[in-house]
Amino acid sequence: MVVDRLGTTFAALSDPTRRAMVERLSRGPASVHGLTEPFALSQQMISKHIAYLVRARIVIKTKRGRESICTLRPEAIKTVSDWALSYRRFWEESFDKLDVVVNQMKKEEVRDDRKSG
Amino acid sequence: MVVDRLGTTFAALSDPTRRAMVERLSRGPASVHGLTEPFALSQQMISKHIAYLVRARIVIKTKRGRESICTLRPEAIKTVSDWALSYRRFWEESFDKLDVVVNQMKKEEVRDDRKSG
DNA sequence: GAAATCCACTACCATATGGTTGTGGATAGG
DNA sequence: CCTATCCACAACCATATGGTAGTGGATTTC
Repeated sequence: MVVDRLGTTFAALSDPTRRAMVERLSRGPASVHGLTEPFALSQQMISKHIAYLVRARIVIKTKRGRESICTLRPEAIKTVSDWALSYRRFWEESFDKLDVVVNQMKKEEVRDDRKSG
Repeated sequence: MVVDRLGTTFAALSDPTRRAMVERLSRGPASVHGLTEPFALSQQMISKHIAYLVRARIVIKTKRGRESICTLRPEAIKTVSDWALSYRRFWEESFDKLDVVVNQMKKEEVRDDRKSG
């Protein structure tokens, strides 16, 4: 595990500010300044957060004049989706079992009704 | 942002050992000892990792005699899936755009073939 | 050319985390 | 009862991270 890419991705997404940045960038590229405005954080801190997103390959930064334009990489988000969906069978099975339990409880209710009715 | 639940979840999943634990637990509950065996880590460290998963509500721990049984919470994984899937439109649009570019490149190739052939 | 804007780099601090070692409490089995 | 097993708790260390403040380099704009 020389470089734990998925781990870096999850770590980058563990901060609410960075997830808000992802949300913003999903609606189109933005400059560092543009990403600073919505938050009550210093420009330095925003740059630091962006650096984490870049390191996790979630965001790409390109210079345009004196501005740095940030673009979201769709594959990065899809990677997270793919990871979670690989457990889809697990949670669907669990919910099915829950259904069984709920149905069992409903039967018990009916029996209770019969007893008390 | 008193408690950033999704953030805690992502943070818990940012470690490869903990993701391996999730993978193991997706195939059924296990004791702390059972979770220790596959890894070259001390029992104390495993307990610490489990504690992070418990705090993130990804895992539930119940005592059974002298053992602690760990169970994976399906909803926790589904939460991650839901988050990522909320950007599905974004990455699918991006891939569509990529298709346009690729098709454009194919056309250019055809033109090149005509020129060089 | 001078000033303002956009941004990066550095130093610094507090806290969380990955990891170790040591220890002690329960429970299970002889 | 005695011992081995399963596990939690505490102290300790190094590093990464969220955050601050200060500074300086480019690029626009006047």
